[in-house]
Amino acid sequence: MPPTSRTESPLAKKLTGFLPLGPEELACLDEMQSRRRAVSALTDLVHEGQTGHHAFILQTGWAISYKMVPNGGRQIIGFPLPGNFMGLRSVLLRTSDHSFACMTDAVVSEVSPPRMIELFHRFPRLATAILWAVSRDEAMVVEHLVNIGRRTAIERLAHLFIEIGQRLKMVDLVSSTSFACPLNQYVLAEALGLTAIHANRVLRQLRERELITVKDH
Amino acid sequence: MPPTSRTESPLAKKLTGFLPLGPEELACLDEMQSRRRAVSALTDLVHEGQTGHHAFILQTGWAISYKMVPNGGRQIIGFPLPGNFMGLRSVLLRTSDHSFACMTDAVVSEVSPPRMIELFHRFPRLATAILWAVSRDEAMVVEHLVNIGRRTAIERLAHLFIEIGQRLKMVDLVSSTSFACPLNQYVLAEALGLTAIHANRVLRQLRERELITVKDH
DNA sequence: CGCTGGTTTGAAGGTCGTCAAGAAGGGTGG
DNA sequence: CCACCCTTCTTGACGACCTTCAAACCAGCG
Repeated sequence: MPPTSRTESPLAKKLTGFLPLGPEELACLDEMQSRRRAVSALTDLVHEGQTGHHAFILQTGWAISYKMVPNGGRQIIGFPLPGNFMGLRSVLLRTSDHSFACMTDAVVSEVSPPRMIELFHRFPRLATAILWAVSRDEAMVVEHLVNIGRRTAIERLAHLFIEIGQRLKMVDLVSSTSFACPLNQYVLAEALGLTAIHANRVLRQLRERELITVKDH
Repeated sequence: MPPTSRTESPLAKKLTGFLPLGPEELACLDEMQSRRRAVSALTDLVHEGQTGHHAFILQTGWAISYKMVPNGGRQIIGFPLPGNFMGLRSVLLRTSDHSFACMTDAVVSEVSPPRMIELFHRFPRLATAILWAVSRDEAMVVEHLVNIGRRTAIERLAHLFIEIGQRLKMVDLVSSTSFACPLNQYVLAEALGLTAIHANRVLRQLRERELITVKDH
């Protein structure tokens, strides 16, 4: 869909920050991300329990991974940003254990796991770089668990903002000290194990002490 | 250390429940787990930040994976049981993002990741079975996150017990309706994002409604 | 016997959820 | 242009859940 050049994809930026890649490896990475698709805000890419779905790489926009609980609540697991994989693990389990949705209009690349494995044989350095990236994604879930389990509401919120800021920096999407955040208070609350109302109170506390706010939060 | 026959390891039990394995695949699995080591209770296998460590498969005993927070608290991420891998992801990241400790005296097998990859080439079915198992482990972390984020204390505790019961069943370590649980209330609280004192109160509520207790909890 | 680690209970207070309602944009149609 | 709706943010009051502090109890063990 996008007529932009494919080189310097967010994923490429992230991986080269970990391990320098040669030109043919970068070309292979681009080719892997060539099946692009535009997705509009608030639509599900993968739904919990779905089988035979694809895996995706997010190119532009913000997304969430989440899980519903029987009583109607929703827990947000993480926030995929440009350069993140989505649903790669679920492909191995054959059925997805959680859902992915776009928060904003977004562009994703469909990746075919068998094709990926084939490329891994030809470019083992690329393989280790990608495995490093998905391992990092999973470490983030662990960090999120610690955040919810052992910190107060205000600490959770501050931690989330700092983490997202650092991740945006890795893909050059942040102006060093502030970033546009398309998440409303309901979403923040669902991520942090709080109520939207309480998230609001805590946001106010943060503003009264250190943070800035412009239009739209 | 253990003179017992290596066939029918907990991991083999679990994997064959997912995918039937041939005799040479089972032999390979046994060989992969042949470097055994006894570990006494309350010792760390891998410590957060450690580099160049091994990956392990738990054979007997209970373990925890955890992460410390600056203020001195500890969040327990999960409970490795016999048949679970420990620290496999950390090997890819080169440095471990969280720690593993034994709750009881235990026996573990050291696994060498390069050796594992080599075996994966010869036995692709074994590879998919193992990838399925580690993917499942990671889905458990997600489920744990939802548990802490969106459920009340009593629901969290009930959920944890049910989950552990089902996992023990997968490796034939449970007498269908009850199991020996070496976890004290401090550990339960650290796993569920609670205080030990509150965990105690909630345990009492559960006892007053459905659960049984013998010596040592 | 005293010690230690784990469990149990009480009282008080803070954090956080629930209920309810008001205020501030943004879009749409008259 | 204004009325109206919608979504999101905001605030207040109240109560429940959970934490903190403190102390007692019980068992195993040297």
